[in-house]
Amino acid sequence: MTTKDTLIDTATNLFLGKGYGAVGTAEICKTAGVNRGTFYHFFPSKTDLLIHTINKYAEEFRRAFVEISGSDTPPRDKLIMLFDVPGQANAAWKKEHGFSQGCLVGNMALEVSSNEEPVRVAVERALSNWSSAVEPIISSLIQRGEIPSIDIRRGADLVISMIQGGIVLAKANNDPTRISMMADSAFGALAGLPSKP
Amino acid sequence: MTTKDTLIDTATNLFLGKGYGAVGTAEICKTAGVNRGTFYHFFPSKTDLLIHTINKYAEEFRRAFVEISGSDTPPRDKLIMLFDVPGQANAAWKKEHGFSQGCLVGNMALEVSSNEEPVRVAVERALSNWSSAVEPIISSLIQRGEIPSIDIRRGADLVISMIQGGIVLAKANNDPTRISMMADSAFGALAGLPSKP
DNA sequence: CCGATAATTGACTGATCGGTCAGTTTATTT
DNA sequence: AAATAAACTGACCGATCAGTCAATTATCGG
Repeated sequence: MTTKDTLIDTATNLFLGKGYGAVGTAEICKTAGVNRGTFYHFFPSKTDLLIHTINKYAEEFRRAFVEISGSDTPPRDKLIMLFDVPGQANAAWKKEHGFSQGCLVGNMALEVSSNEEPVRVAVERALSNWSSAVEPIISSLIQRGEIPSIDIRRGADLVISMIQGGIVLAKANNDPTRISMMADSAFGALAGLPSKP
Repeated sequence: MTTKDTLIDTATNLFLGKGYGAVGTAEICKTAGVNRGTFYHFFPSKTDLLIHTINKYAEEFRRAFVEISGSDTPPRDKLIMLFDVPGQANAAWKKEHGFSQGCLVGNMALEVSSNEEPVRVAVERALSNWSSAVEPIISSLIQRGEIPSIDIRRGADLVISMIQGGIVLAKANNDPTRISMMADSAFGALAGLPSKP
């Protein structure tokens, strides 16, 4: 693992645990075992590091979503599995740290995105990529006639949105199972969407 | 308006705009026109002020929800009106400040709740009170036979969760209409919930 | 083996952080 | 008017903040 990647991964965990503002570059470097001067050799600013963490984090989840999307499973089950990705991540984190971590993308959307436009853009792209990964599931749901022929993008956004909503409650109640509780409702939410003209 | 209330309202707006960590007590006091020493006459800590802002903010929204809940409108319409509360607040804020504000409770859930347990408790209670305010709508939906006889609390939590999810996307995309886009799906999501045994 | 490039170090800057406190002014009560 | 309490002031504290930089060490291609 390169020094740069170590810094990104360490920062990801610290940002997940305490938020962006509450974690200083000193803490990141100390935890990563990297000199603070070295930090600024790899990253021009703390914000730049944040964007790297968002992109890497988002890509990992995107891959998990794509894998589910392309798996050989009924689409309704895929829908449930989608919620399991952050659900299990939160459950594992809680087991280790005692509290729910949330989602780096959602966390930064609410904490930082209004202060720093490049961060908002990274967050927006992350969520958009997740939606794209989910779209095939919506399509196959429509093809099978299990839901009306809704706007696919809108359906995908709805799923991502419900995941994020579940995560907010999971963190507030320190209860990761809140995320999977949303899963059961996702299908109904899609089915209730207005059919495309 | 008392000095204490001025500080709470000023802090609410600043926290909404920049988050908790990015706003110092100095900025709060300067904006409110209050001496920094006076600040600590009314609040033992910045965290204590935060909790006051959360409680006041939560109560205002709770009242709005209760009013909708008790109004003379078909329950399906009430469901839509619920999403309009944060939806219009975000639209108004964007018109004035150029970006979506989010929701103070959701924002603090993700940014601060894992660092400071008293904040998490305040956030949890806020969301719980909102759920309670929404419950009568779920009940009347069931009574009318418009949705199956689901667990009322769970249905209410689902609605609050979907609102929060919409807000996350609204902030990430800087587009408050994302919130009302969730509204259309709320009924379907409730209808799809498993019927109580 | 040498030159160049990259990685790393540790000390430094100026600003800002949350919080404290002794003392002053204003308002309330007797 | 005297006494008490609440509101307010401004200077101060140590700690930490993000970011800079000149100098040193390690890596690696020719």
